[in-house]
Amino acid sequence: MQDKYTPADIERAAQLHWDQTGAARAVEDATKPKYYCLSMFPYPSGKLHMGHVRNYTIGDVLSRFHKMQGYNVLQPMGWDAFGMPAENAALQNNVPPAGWTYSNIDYMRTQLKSLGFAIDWEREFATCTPEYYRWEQWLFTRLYEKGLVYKKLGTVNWDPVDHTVLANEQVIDGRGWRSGALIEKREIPMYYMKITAYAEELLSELDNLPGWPEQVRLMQKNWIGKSTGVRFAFPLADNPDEKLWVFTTRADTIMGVTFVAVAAEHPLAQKAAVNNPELAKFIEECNQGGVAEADLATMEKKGLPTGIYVTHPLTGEQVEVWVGNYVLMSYGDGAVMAVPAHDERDWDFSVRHTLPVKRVVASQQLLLDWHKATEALKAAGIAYPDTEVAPYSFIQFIEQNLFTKQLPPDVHELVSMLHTQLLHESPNCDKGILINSGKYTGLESGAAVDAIAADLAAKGLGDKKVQFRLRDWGISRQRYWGCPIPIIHCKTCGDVPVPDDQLPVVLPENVEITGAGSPLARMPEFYETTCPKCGGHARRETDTMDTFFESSWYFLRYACPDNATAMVDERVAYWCKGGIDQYIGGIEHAILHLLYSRFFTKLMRDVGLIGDLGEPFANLLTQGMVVAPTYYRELDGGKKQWINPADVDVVTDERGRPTGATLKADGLPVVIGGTEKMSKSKNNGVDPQALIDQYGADTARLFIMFASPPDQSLEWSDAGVEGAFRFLRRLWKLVHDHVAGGLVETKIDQNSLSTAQADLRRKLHQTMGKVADDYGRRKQFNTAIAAVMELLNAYDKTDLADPTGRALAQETLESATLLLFPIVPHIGQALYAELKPGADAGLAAFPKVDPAALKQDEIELVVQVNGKLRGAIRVSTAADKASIEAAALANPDAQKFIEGKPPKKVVVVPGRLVNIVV
RNA sequence: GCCCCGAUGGCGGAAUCGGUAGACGCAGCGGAUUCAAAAUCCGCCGCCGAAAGGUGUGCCAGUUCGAGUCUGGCUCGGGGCACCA
Repeated sequence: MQDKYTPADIERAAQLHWDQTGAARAVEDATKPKYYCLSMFPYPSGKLHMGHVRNYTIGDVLSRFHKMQGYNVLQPMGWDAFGMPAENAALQNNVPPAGWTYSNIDYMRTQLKSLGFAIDWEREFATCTPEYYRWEQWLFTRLYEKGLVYKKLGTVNWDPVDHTVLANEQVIDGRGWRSGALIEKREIPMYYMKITAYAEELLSELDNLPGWPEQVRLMQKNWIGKSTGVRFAFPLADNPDEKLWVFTTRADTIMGVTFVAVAAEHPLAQKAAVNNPELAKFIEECNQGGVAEADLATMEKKGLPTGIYVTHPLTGEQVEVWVGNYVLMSYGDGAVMAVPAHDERDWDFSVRHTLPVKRVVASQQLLLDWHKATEALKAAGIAYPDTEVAPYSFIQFIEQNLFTKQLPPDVHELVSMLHTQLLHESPNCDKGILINSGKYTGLESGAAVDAIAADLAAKGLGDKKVQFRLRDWGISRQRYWGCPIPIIHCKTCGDVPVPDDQLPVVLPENVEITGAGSPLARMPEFYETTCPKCGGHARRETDTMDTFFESSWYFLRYACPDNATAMVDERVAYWCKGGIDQYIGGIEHAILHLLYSRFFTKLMRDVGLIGDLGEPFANLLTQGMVVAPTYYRELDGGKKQWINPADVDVVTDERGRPTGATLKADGLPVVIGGTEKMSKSKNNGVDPQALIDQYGADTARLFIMFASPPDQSLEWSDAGVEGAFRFLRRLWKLVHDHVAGGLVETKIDQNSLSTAQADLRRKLHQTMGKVADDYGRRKQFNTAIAAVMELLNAYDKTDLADPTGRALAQETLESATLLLFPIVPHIGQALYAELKPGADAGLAAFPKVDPAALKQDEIELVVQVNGKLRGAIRVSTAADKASIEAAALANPDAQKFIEGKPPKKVVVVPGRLVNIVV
């Protein structure tokens, strides 16, 4: 055995061995339990980034561990190959998206292979090939015929200078990223998937996903947003036959409505604008800027009155209709009732525009304060408006009239209390007892909703309704590098789906990208066609599909990537029954991708393509981001020049605290910025390739798994990488030194071990149990690695020179090698073959705990006095509670703090501690 | 703005079911080895304190014999918000 650890040679040899033996090939085998381990497939952006390495290492560790546990493991890989970056690259470098994508795939495949992942490469595919996307075109036509795909108008970001539709991320501060032009909202016809038809199932099935993180289920639940409320109408004042519909979850506050707000796109707003230039201008202003909800919601809340009045359906009062930029046309009816007293947003709006406020819910505290203050005012003979229970105007009355007067101190105090409480409840968004509400006064919110809904229903002006926040999924994209939508537009027959025998609609690959609209719309050879129905002249749809379409079913296709005659086949039932056993990917996909994939699985079930597999992903692990420190220099004009961490030296004080940083090139200081997600814009990315080249794949894998638990963000550290490499070198040396002394059998007689050796063997078997639990149940790898490090520290300190000791050394090193094998398979493969000549670690079973090794006669218990650690006692594992208490009370360290006082209580936590309360 | 998550030494993190806070690693400091350096090995290492001891898990309250862990209220940081993937 060579004495030096040489990762390059070892890794090459191990990878060759796995290739030649087909170690990662997955073959259906009904006699074994299957384990389908899937990592989110990458977008082929050029080269792997650290997030990929992290994601795929987690997947590989779980795959290899489960293989050692006897599962039939499938770990596939492919390419999410359609998307915008290919078009951007085409614009920048004048290369066609297809060629750019395919060469990226080739390079990234090489990188993945160099990391030693046990991937079944025979199942690889890229979604941009007709062999893949033909099936989603085919599915699209099926869904179209079933009415699950339909066409309607949708709003997009329109760049009036580049004459193109922009993605949300291409709109920066309301302007186009390339042209700088003010973006406009534009309505265009688009195809939609009827995901709302599955809202109820998508919601209820979340309860059947115990293998998902609670936070992801919660996010999806909130996204679907089921709410029960009341949908009701305000008849127009001058034309009661015309009605303005709104939805509210707080029908109990309906008596507090003081105005109604509609979206700028609402027909009523449009109508009012005809003779109102100011309003027309405002609506036009609302039409500017992007469509992203985050931007709309953070905009300054603005509004204008329309001059149109509607009739309150219960009070008959006239309330004015306003146009508000915060009302979204895409939610519900594009109109909301406004109750400033009980809604934060309406409150802000009413304060800004001095609109009336009517309080209809009050807390017990407010009612009490109101009562006391008004009684006191009455007793003092001070006049106050005889309004019903503390409306908003009372705040102003207090501030303008009472606080300017000299009130008797006791009255002043009560009025101040009321004033404070009134401010506190402006607005009051809690439910409570109704006031000021006519016949509903005195009802509790829940009962009030029932009564109000019943009254509205009796008038034919509304009723209870279940509403979802979830909207149908618009899938049309006015882009080139995507899957063509298989529809033919015929003047006589309308929209006709492309018949099966004409599929796939192949995306032409030799195109010129100009950045102004889709090139497909400029290619008659693509769009000119004949109608499949009437044979007449027709035009092919030139929009492509949202790239979420590809990623919504790829996990099923891995089961049968070679099937040229069907989308999926019976092999899906083998690999995906009960769901994919483990899915791993970034938390940023918690909502959209995962929701669409769940939706697709149900769609494909209902189209009869797959049986009822249940939810597609039984267990989900959402990994955190990879972050790194940022450094910059301020340039003239305040712009920041970001400097890569690799080019910076950090200066520390004598305790290792950073005091500053300098640029390697010139030795002059740079500013230390925050720790942020690795990105091009902050120039803080670390190329994994450099790491692999310098230290090898195992070091990269080990560092990434050791640095933090998988679901937390991972901070990059060059020094930490050194540490990981040192550990592998040390492991190599430990095995080398042992092997140099000759190999021995691992058969061990527990009784012939010295105390220290028995301690080591107990630790060894405890570690086996812990590591298996960490890999299998906890999916926390940093602690598994730490446990093996601890084991090897103990190994180093134990005298193992005698024959029994040599056998224990053999057992410890063999086990440690296998425990680490899922994380560092190359060195594991090499070391195991040295320890057991001819053995293949890749085929070995995971080490099994020997219960005899775990036995212990005595344990240490901590002694606390009043909850503070004061001492420790050693007791027999068989000791009863009374004798433990006695031993603790007799402990001299504890007695010092008991100071002879009688113990009030003694708490014994078995196996842990004794707490004496005095 | 809305939904979700997080915060523990100089740093990454550990403490799995409310029971010894800081495992493991990094950085730092001291020493051995070396002509010297690298590598390696040994020791120290939350803060205050000479020690005894006190104090300490973002902040403020609370529950408990006992809180990093549970409850309420904040602060700061991050993810998502439907055309980035």
